[in-house]
Amino acid sequence: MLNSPGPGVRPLSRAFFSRDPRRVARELLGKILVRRDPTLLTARIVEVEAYLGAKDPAAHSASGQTLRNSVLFGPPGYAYVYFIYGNHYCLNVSCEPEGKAGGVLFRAAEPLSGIDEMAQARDIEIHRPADLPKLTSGPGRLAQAFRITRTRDNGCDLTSSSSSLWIGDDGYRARGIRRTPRIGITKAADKPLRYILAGNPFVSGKTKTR
DNA sequence: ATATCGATTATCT
DNA sequence: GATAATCGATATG
Repeated sequence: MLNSPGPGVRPLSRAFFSRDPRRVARELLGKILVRRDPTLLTARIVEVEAYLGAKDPAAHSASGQTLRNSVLFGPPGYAYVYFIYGNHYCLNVSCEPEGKAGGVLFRAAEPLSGIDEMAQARDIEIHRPADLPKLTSGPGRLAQAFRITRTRDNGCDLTSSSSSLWIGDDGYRARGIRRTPRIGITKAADKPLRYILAGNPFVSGKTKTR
């Protein structure tokens, strides 16, 4: 099997991430999450959330830098992985120039390659196309499908195609971008900082009624 | 179909 | 000691 996505997929630049997380989040829709595990896993990003650093009560960086969240205060384009509810890892990418906190949470993606490996990582069986969203629809599921853990991946450079985890652009143009309130938070829960590709079946949350 | 709830632990107060 | 950027199972209509 291939272990790289090919020359048509180029890593995003450091400058791409050195901006306001809302801008980064919107522009990440349609990009590709790439994993060498060592086999190749790829998935199209369809749902993300922006977290704004010091002025955002819902952000992990809201009350200053700690050991846990230090990646968010470092240079842009690096993986911030945290563990939550005693069960789940979640993947973010640091945004804003070094010294200013901010990030984007990856909430869902559409698998493109490595589907069998993702099912193994998730410890589930896929019997029909309608089961596929169970692989990568939701931040905990996405991280598990890509075997993302804090020990392995926190601090990883997501702008380098020589990383085992990175983000690529294959020229795909995202359509139907929408903005909604963020999911699963209690503070600042009204701010519309969740970005989705409307109608995409891999977006997490309620099953869409046609 | 929606609602509620338990699991399980790193991190912070 | 309380909480949490979740998930999956169970209960109920």
